[in-house]
Amino acid sequence: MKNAPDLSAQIAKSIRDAIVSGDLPIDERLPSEAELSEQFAVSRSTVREALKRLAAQSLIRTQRGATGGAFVNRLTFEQAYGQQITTSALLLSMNDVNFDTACEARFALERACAPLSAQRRTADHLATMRAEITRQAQPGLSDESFCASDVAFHRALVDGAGNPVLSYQLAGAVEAIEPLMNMITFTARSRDHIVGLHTAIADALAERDAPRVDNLLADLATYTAQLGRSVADAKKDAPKSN
Amino acid sequence: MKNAPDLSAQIAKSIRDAIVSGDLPIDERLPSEAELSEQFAVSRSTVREALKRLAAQSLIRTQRGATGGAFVNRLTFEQAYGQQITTSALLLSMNDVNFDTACEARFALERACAPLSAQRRTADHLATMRAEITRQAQPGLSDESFCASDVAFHRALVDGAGNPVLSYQLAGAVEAIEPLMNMITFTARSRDHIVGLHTAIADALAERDAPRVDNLLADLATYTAQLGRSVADAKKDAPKSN
DNA sequence: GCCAAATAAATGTCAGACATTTAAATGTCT
DNA sequence: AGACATTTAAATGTCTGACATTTATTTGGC
Repeated sequence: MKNAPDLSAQIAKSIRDAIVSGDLPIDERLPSEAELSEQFAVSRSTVREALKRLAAQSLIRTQRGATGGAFVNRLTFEQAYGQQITTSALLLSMNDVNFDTACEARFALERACAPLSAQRRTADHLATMRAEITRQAQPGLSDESFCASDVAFHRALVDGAGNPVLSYQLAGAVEAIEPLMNMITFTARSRDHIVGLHTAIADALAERDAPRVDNLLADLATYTAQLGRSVADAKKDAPKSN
Repeated sequence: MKNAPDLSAQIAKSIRDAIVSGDLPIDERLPSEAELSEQFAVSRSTVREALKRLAAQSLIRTQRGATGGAFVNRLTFEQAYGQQITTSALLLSMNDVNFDTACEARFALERACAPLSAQRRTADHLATMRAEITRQAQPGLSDESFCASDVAFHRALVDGAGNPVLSYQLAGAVEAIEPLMNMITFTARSRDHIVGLHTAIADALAERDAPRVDNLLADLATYTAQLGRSVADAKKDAPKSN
């Protein structure tokens, strides 16, 4: 029954447990690879493979040189963002999550931030949102750039809530959907509509009018889902487009 | 400027990009380690370290034996849950996120699920919630078991929304806070209060009364934050408790 | 005292060997 | 021909030892 994992996986788990339990504090230096290979009674290669596993999870960082070695890494929000986003994006693409489901999740979560953001957003957040709106209104903008700007706009909204944990959790939802959004062709008309909603949202946030932000986000959710459906329908009609 | 990453990191990135871009489809077998070491013109050890990095992110799985090798792994929701939870938990503990912030994020997100859950929850979800409520009311229950049951209750609520993406995103928020909750000592009185709120939430969900669920969750959020503050205060009064 | 060179300690990389696992090919007996 | 046992081959897993590279410290000369 027990599917014996490799030695390198066992050792990685052993060290990981020590880190998670707080047994190895942040910035603590692990024993050198040679010492670890003695402690675990395995070769240095095996230890190294274990350490690479941990490095891939940002649990340790390594430095070369005399005072170098492997150190327990403080997981920053920045790093966690990155991992969240790639994991979420892969999850969606590998499991054929339909646009509706992803969209629903995304806007449900975003609406959860809206009241806090209305309350706490700074002038800086508003400025970022306005800047992105300006970019979105430019005529020659590619669909991809439009999407990227859309993401930036919504991130500013989420960041406005002033809760890093919330920003982190939302990063996955907001950014992971970008690849799906990129499949949409935004007509001039739909861009106008979206820009209009964005402007209204920014205005409502400026006035700290939480219920109005919520309503506008609901409208945006509906509209986005509708756009997604039209793409899906078009694909169904002409499935051999490649 | 450019901090040249190790070869194994470069190779891992190269393969990762191929997977993320869809260039390497799910269940596709990668070339053998020997072939990869030729292609990248590095030694087999270096290739192996790169593969271990990818394995740590669940991007590939490996099989030994004649038809074995490294295969592109379909990232399941299950696996993603696990990664989310450990990453979130580490993030909170390593950055001294205060209880208030984590709590606020958690309940904001959970309230985002409430309307959907009220609409779509099945009898099964309700049954799970009731079962957990029963467990929580047992007198001899340890604080840890109480917390674990609390998590199970809220997960059932979230799952009731019937959106796997939402469940995945919430997993981090709901479960990662458990270690923080575990520092709270739940008196009989506070347990009664929480069980009462849980019961009311289950009842409201049974009646698909979304606004009432939302209100009750807001109450629970306030109460939980209050409990957390009392623990923080107690610690401030007697900081040398160890 | 200051700068340059040697030193040492650590990770990064390589090469080659052997162990182990697993599926497929082969052989043998009925 | 079919069922079972054996051999084989291909792959990953592990070990050993060497060398390259990086970097802080020590040493030495001026």
